[in-house]
Amino acid sequence: MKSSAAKDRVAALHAQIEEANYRYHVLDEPTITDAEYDRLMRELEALEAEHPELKTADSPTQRVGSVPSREFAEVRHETPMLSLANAFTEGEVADFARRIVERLGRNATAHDLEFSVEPKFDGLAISLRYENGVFVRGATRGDGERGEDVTPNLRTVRSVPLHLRGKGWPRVLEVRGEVYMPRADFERYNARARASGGKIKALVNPRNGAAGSLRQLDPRITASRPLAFFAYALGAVEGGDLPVKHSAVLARLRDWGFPVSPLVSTAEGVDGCLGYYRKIGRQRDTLPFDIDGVVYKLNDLSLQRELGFVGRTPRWAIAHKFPAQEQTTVVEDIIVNIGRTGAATPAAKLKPVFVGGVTVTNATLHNADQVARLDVRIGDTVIVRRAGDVIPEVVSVVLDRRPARTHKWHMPAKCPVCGSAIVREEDEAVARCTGGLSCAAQRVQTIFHFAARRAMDIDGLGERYIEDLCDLGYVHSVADLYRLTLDDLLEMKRRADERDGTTPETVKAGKVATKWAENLIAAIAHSRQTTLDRFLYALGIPDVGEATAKALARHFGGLDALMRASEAELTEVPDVGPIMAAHIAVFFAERHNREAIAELRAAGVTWKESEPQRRSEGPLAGKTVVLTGTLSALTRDEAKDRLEALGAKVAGSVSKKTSFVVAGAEAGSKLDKARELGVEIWDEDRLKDFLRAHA
DNA sequence: GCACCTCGAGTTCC
DNA sequence: CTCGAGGTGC
Repeated sequence: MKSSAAKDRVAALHAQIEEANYRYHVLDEPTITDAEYDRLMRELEALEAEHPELKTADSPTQRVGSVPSREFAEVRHETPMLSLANAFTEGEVADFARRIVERLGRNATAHDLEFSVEPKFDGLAISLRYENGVFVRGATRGDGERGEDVTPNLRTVRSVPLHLRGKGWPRVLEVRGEVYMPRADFERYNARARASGGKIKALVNPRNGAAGSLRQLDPRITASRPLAFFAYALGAVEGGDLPVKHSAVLARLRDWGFPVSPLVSTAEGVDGCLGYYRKIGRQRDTLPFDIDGVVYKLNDLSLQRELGFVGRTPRWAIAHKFPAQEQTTVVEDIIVNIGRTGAATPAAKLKPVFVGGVTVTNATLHNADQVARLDVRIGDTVIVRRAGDVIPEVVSVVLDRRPARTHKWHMPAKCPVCGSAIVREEDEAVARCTGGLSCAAQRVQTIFHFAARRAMDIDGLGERYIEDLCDLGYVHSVADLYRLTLDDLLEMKRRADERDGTTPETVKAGKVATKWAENLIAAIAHSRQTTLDRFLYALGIPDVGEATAKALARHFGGLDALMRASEAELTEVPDVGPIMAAHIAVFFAERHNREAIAELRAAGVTWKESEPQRRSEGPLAGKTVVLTGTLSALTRDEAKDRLEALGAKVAGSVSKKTSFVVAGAEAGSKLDKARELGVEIWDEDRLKDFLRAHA
């Protein structure tokens, strides 16, 4: 291609690619396909290879891959980058507004001040400098006065514009904002890291991921990290007029091609701010990025100037923080819990710490490998997280704060409950207590499982009572439950209270105890009438959970046929392979299990047996359905039963094999996944219509 | 033999 | 929810 033609084409490609980036990353409305985008990039790269003189620093190809630098140059911020005061309570927000009113002195009140409100992104604050509309330099916040020049790294962030759009930008424009890592991208990155088998290191959390990525000396590494950017403020501005309100400044920034969060808004007075805080707080877990609070800024820029600063914090803005979802605390002990199957699971006993709205004292450590991986030791200071979910986990150890003379934790050789050996099979992650049902912990857990709602559904029989019943010798096996009398329970309760020294010998307490005992006896009696699949699940056969119990019940129709089945016959059941078949056969071959079953039947536990069903039938035969969100007319269990009655298989997670997803209110990640995979989605009305049509 | 999908089991707090 | 492991389809 002739040089002049090439020059035109390169310019056209620059424009096209930047437009595509803007549409995709800023407007979130892609206009061209990924393949087309790649084609444009490749064409540009080819032209630049042919005509090196056309390869400029602001070319989209230069977002990726310049050479590593030795260290970061220091950048002095012309206008310091602010830090915000924090408020943790509504009272502190009210105080903030009151101080503004007092200082402004006029007839303003805390109720009619207008605030620009926005989420507080949990990423890394940076400053971008544009001269004559071209991105020239980007820096980290540093101490607010001086930061580090990370320009090559910031170029790799697709939502950072290399050129400003539109017209009327100042000659010099500094834009402040946050570089962050979207949650989905963080998850995807970590999934890849885990799959790489240690070659790529997993990131601790999106914020560390963003900060670490920007501080890479080699921009090619930064380019491989999925970073994004939101603009939220201005720094130095020369040669240009700007709006008089912060919200209008943000709108202007959007026009110039900067991504501004769609969650930014304005609010009237303290009440408006607090309303915004609560609204964003409700959305927090479902947002595509992490936030740690919201920020209120007085919207009128002239009032901002009038109020000024205390030190480096403005009087006109405050960050209202959510309860932290990550905290540090101290590991006071590492204990081992024994599960129903004997699995020995280490758990960290923590110095109580307030995380994500609750006080956490325990965190599971999953297994010995996990403890070794994290190298958690008693006495360590650790980071504890209660992420979008509920269950606390130890994220990492703060090595700097490890006390002297700690030692590596090891799985104990003996069960802390029964003293039997703890054994870990080769290539298995779990270590198990070998005590079997002679281990009190396993016995309690077995009975607890038997009584569970999804098993025999004995209401009112909690773990605590099972422990007492076992400890005091009233119950040794599940069949013993059916021999309990009202007097047994009352006597047991009295002895347990005596033992604990907590005996409120009042008439009222006696009545409460009687009521509990009567209810429990009734619940046990009620559980005698059950279904075969519940009964099988309740038995706690290794590897047989709800789904497998259902499959077995359907396939064999009756218990005797199942107990007589050979391993080969068991393998014919859908989803049962040789390993599970062996576990099931061994279970039914053991004498104490056969005896327990006989005793249960003798105690009156019954169910309706049915014809063996080798293939499921019905309008939904062969369909796999996933339920998500909250349904209004049905409980999830009811919906599951009804769908299964029509031949569907109700699964727990969405995959491309899913036939359709039923999405109720506040459906979460499963719905997203379904959309991603193009799986059909039903709303509750459609489900209702279908169920009615096939009733 | 591998990749993917399910299922099972254990888990925290109120 | 998360991890590990069994089952199955390619």
